[in-house]
Amino acid sequence: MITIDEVKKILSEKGIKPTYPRVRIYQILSENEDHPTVDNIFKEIRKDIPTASRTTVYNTLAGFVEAGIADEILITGSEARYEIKRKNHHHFLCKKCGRIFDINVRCPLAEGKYAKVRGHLIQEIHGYFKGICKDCQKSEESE
Amino acid sequence: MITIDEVKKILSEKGIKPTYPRVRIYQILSENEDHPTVDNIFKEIRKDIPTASRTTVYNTLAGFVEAGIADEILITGSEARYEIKRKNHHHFLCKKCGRIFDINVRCPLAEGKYAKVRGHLIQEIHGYFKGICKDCQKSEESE
DNA sequence: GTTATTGCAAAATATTTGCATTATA
DNA sequence: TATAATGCAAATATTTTGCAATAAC
Repeated sequence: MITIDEVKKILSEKGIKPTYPRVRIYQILSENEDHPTVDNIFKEIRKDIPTASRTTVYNTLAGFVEAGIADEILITGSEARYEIKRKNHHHFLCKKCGRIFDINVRCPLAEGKYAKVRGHLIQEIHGYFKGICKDCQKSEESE
Repeated sequence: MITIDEVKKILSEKGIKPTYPRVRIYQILSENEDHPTVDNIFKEIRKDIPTASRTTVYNTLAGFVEAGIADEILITGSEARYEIKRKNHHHFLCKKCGRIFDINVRCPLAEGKYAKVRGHLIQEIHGYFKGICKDCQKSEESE
């Protein structure tokens, strides 16, 4: 796990005061490859900080996104998911199990090769797939 | 505007009973290039059918998406937007004015060239950009 | 000690659901 | 007339907001 001091350094460099809840939320995001929801993070942080509130999770994540430390993933239409910012990848949502996988796809959209399109200034690029994941295909065979 | 009879034919072919609210919602989607929200559609249909309900708009749109007639666009994180299904394009959301533009981008993601990635079966492909649109860049210059 | 952050409760927003009414074939 | 669609109200889920209590430097 990334140490508290390492996280404090990262947050400070981005102008975010490294309070304990913020450090823990950063660690939780780092540990989880599964793009946790606010509720996932809230339940996890409650184990360490029993008084922590959803408001703090929302505030902290908004700050991380604002500072370019994290990305918000909007795929399901219901709840947002979060990840530590990472370039050159897309996401895959399994319609059956609901898991989200990172996908490294070699395409100009993923690689951020656009500065402007039709005069519009591009600041963010997002791509995602929906379908049935490898595991769920296997379990479908035996149904 | 696309005629009622033309819409009735399209809906019937997809196994959707062409009631008047459904036909009107299809027409509204066809007329609007601006990816209307449920509320946009609701307010528009109320002009013709003063008793129409949001529930019917939600039900109808879900049916259209299910039947492959329409696509749901999840970009803003707040409300879903809808459009008549159309291939090979992405979307651009202006962070300033909130408008969504269609973008024809030549990239494998837009062209649906993936059947499987890393064993995951791809059924839907979505891509979008966020930034400042052409018009809002102009107005920023004069601020 | 001052300022920013946190946590709680309440509010706001979008969407879904149950069920009675109505329209459709 | 039988069946499916509609419309209303209430419920649910997610996120936001106001403000008092708390923690950080």
